[in-house]
Amino acid sequence: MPELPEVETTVRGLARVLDGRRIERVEVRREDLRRAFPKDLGQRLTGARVTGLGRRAKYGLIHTDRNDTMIFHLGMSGSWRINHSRLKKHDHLLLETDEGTRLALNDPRRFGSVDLLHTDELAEWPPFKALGPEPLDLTAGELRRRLAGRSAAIKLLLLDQRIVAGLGNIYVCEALYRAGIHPLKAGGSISLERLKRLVPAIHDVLAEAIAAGGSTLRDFASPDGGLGYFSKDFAVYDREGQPCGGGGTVRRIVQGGRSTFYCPRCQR
DNA sequence: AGATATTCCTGGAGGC
DNA sequence: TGCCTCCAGGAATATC
Repeated sequence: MPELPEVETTVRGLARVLDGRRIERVEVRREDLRRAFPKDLGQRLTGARVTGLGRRAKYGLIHTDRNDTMIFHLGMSGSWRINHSRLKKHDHLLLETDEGTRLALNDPRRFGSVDLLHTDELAEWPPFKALGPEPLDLTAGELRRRLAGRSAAIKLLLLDQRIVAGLGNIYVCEALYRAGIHPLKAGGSISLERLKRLVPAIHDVLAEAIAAGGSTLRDFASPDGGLGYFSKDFAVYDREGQPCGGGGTVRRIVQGGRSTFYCPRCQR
């Protein structure tokens, strides 16, 4: 499941072959994912030169010299492949550069999205306007301000992209475990002292995952493996019933319809 | 307003 | 082996 580190790794992998290149060919093989593709996507991208790539929260950004930015979201099953040997089911969008590099955007569950905006209007795009700060830029004071008065569970609030933008289920579970904070604790009731543990924990789990993803990029040679997917050892995520490493046993509960993994002994 | 539930979609896992 | 049900997830939308 692509979260911020996976998107960051994907963007870095794409940048190697896309940055500075001209897009020679665009093939839309399906008209929509979560929502319809822009009707003029192919026309606006074909012949454009990529001037840079970026990331905002879990969105990947591909900027072109036509004041356009293609924004992709990988949803929960999206991935890009570079120089695939053959097409796969659910390859929805294909790009080819002036160097002959072929890219395929694959997304079986179609929770992803592709949008095209004028680059100078990105900040006004409603999905971006609603986003909170990047977790790697977050400070404890800022987080405290955003949690103030909120009675909802910290786990749910950290998943809310308006509070912090880019955290998903896995890294929220991992960060709360590292900070020793119980996922059911009301967000507004957490002391600044403890937020000063939580914010670096968020930073660290993301930075470590990005580093792990980056290390898989180094030997990125298999054309049929999706960019941005790498194995990472988690302390609690998907480890129900197993030891947490701190002397406790990982438990699973459901919050807001999704699984939370935590250690009742280490997290209070 | 904040909190909660529902919706989208497919592949994989598990039960029988 | 096959058929069934259930579950995973992010974000938009609806409802209380």
